[in-house]
Amino acid sequence: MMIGEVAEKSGFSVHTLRYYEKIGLLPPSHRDSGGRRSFDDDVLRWLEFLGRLKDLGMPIRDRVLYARMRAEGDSTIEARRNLLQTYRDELAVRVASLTETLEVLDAKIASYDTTGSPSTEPRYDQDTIHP
Amino acid sequence: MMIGEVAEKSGFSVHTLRYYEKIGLLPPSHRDSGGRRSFDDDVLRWLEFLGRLKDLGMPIRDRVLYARMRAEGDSTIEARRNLLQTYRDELAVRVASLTETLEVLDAKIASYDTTGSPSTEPRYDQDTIHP
DNA sequence: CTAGGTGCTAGAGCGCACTCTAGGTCAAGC
DNA sequence: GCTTGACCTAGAGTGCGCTCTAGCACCTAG
Repeated sequence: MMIGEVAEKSGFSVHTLRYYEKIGLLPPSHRDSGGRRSFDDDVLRWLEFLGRLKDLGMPIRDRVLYARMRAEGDSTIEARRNLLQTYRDELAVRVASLTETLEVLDAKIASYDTTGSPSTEPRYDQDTIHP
Repeated sequence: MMIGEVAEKSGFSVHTLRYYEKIGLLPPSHRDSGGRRSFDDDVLRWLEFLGRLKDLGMPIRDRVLYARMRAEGDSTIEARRNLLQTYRDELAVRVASLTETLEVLDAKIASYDTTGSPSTEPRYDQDTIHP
């Protein structure tokens, strides 16, 4: 697989993939005779996982740290577990908070709807009440 | 309330609060005789809501747009509702995806635990399996 | 009456995570 | 054999969202 195909399948841009390799998120890739990167399918699963780590808010330096430890092998399993555990716990908190935000938004949208419909009814800006 | 107290209660820094006023997230504040900003308690609820919009990933320019519309009054209710609805729907998708990520992490952490405990057992790096 | 703390402005600076540019190489199809 | 398009490198540039600096004003407590 050349880099363009990986980009298309993973959703990361070609530029980003090269950048990821440069900073160590991807292992140094094999090259074909012409010096072009040649990836195998594994990289797609790894990129999908990296995408999840990114989406949950893990900063790139910790993704790099994780990637480096992964490349080092079994001796780093404990540290990797701990790193993931930390972000997992943080994520659980964030999911709870975002779920609450979802409720807040639904309430607010509902209040806008009530306020908005009948223009003969008294209007009030819910923003002044909640906030 | 002076700006320091707002900072302490809201969790935003003094610098950030002034910045928020400058870009229009906060209305131009009242000043005391010495030219210092004087806030009333409402601002805390507004900041809390802004914090939620921020946390759910609404970029600052849309928060500014929302704030400006809010300042304009009832004529913008429909537009505000639509804006919130858009981000609400996006958020619902993200919450679902993050919940999935939580499961992925739990599975991975569990696999690390199994791999790690008995050092007499065969070890395998789960990373080569998933992902 | 003075020292320290908090406030003010304008504007520069920063860290993050890309994203793009310039100037090239290479391989496959016409 | 030449064009086209995907690839290469090093390094500069970008947008976001703050964050900090310099240099000054004010106010309150000792």
